[in-house]
Amino acid sequence: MGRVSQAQAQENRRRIVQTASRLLREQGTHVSVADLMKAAGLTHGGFYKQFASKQALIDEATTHAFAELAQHHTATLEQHPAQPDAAQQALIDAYLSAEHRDNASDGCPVAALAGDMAREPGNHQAHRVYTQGVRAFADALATPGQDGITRLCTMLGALVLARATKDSPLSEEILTVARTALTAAP
Amino acid sequence: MGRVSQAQAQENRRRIVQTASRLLREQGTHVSVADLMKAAGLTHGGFYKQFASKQALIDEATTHAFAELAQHHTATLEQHPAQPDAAQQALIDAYLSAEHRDNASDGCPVAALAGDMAREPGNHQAHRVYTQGVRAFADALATPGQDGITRLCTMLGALVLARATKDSPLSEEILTVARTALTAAP
DNA sequence: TCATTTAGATTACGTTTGTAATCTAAACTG
DNA sequence: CAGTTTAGATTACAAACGTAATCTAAATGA
Repeated sequence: MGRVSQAQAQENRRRIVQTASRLLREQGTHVSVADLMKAAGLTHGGFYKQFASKQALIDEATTHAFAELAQHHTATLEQHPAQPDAAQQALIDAYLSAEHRDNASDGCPVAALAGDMAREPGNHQAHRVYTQGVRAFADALATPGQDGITRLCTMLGALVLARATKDSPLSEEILTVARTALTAAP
Repeated sequence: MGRVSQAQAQENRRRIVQTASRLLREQGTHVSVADLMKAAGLTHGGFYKQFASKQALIDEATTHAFAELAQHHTATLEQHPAQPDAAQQALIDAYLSAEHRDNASDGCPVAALAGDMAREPGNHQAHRVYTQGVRAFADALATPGQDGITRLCTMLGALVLARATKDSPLSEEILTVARTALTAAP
């Protein structure tokens, strides 16, 4: 109805961005502004008081998702002090779990947004954040002997394929095989 | 305007399916029926004389794309008689080429449709064809010692990531690194 | 040949989309 | 406390969506 305190408005804005970052991963960039706002508990008309356009929200939500990803990575690293191998293994196991496959909305944005990023013209902030996020992820997976790009490709490929074949036993098989391959690797 | 010969109608239908199979890979399942028909050189009103629904066309176009993929695989195998390793290497090199990255419309449907398949409820023919296509692809990549799922994950992950980072030098790096890894593998 | 069928064009429908103007009442500001 | 600002609700709009009825003229078949 009427106005709302600046603190409340900022909290609403924050919630819109967070909700968008989840819905984007779940449904892709085609989610409607109306659905986004409804999920955040607001009506869609108020949207343009907070954001210049849908793309502006996508940019901000993507940035938010990648910030969370980086935070998750550093948290995992800190949980295994002085054992980078164990930390990476924990990362891999979580990445290739059924939980992660079935919960894209708070999962890896690199995997969830890959399809959308491949199609849009790359001039948006979201695209730049995405590319930088890929690089950071690959770095986190690197070992002294090998850079992490190949491992990231295998992990991401397995997750994407497991999601796309979700209703088939093949999906579990993909996760298991990839986990084994990444565990055995040097 | 008026009617058209049965032969012509069949040819039109064939062209719609083929056009759809390309546009779907390029733009995803959100392409409009109007765009599909225009690309096939027809008006969108005539669509429902040939197909029961948009989903029916998607099913048929997906089936078509995967038939072409299987055909491409057997053709590559036949081009390297009695040298399965060389055939697989040719497959891998083509898969991880810049041409393939930049031409999704006549490229691998497993990669191009992965995002859409992960989101739709899996009750459509397209989804079944997709899952079966993944299995067939993995089989084609298997070696006597190792099943092909991991290699497929790496290839697909690399292609998807290379497309999603297309405007950055990282994209080329991903293709190169993955090609090297897959060539060196046992 | 002539009546019937039908592929595709035209037009129209109801819904949903992104965007925006208007309204309202509460939060600010002096 | 009175006046101004403004976040969010309401409403509106043009465009695009999937679907469908209608029209038209050519192909078919008797």
